Amino acid sequence: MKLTSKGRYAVMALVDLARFDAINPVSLRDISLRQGISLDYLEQIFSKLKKNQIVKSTRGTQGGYVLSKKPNEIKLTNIFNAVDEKVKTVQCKKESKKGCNGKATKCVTHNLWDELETHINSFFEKKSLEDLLKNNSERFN
Amino acid sequence: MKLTSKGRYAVMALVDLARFDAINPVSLRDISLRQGISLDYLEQIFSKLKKNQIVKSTRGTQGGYVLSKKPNEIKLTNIFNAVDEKVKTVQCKKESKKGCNGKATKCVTHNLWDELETHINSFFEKKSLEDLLKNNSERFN
DNA sequence: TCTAAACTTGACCATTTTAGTCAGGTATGT
DNA sequence: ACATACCTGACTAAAATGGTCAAGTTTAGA
Repeated sequence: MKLTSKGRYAVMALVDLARFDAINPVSLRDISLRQGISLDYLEQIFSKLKKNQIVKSTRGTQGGYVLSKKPNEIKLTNIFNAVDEKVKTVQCKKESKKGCNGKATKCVTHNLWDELETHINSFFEKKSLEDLLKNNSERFN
Repeated sequence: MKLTSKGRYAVMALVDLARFDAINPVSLRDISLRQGISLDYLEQIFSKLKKNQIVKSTRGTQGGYVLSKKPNEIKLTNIFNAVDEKVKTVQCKKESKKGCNGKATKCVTHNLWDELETHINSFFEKKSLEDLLKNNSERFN
């Protein structure tokens, strides 16, 4: 299971976008400066966000990115899926119709990880970008 | 955030122990064979479990490991802590009294990771070895 | 029309973590 | 005494992480 900087950066960048994209598209350069994230790395991340229709881009001068949905329609689960932040815990090899590790049955922890995954995913499915904006609104003055 | 094989192996091994340690101590060799985990790796894991008083050992012929508490007293959170399976998500550098990444305030995702961490930990604090035994009892016939 | 700003793509890489292996012990029941 | 089993620490191959670098293409605006 991994929840790494890439996922965190994606969330930070999208919150930034949500705050500033109302008037003009936001350039990655601006996000990079405001959030302290490498520009080159942001480009990788936004490439994936775009493929997953979470953001839209405009090229050229004054170009940049804009959210393609409303903040309350973008769930964290969408973001993490987009940047390959997998909430996956079971690495048991699923060999043919058999269980884990080539055994005939599933390993004793199999159900456990499934449960945890569900538990975490439901957390992320409930949270939207809008929730984060609200949560931090006092900081934006 | 990491939840890796080490934690999974620890849980698998302890469930195995819980099933077989009633009569005699269980040798790592047996666990290794039954669970398909490298013996050398198991030794590393059990060294930590022992330091954290989750298991007790007996040396010599017919020696092996035994749980040092009842299965319902061993929570998954204890196991993961023992083997350094940290459920940590926030890697924001905590510089002096400042916020994340050297900024004056905490990054917008800071609270989020805190919440998630609590969410996951509470899941692991509720689950004990006994729960896993029950959950899998139908498999043990 | 020129050019700089900004997006786009893909290759590359240093560091760290993971998931072990290996080699040598020490203790103890039979 | 000796096989079994625990114990310890060093080592390492492979993968993941967190980026950098290079070489574009597109387009707004002067």
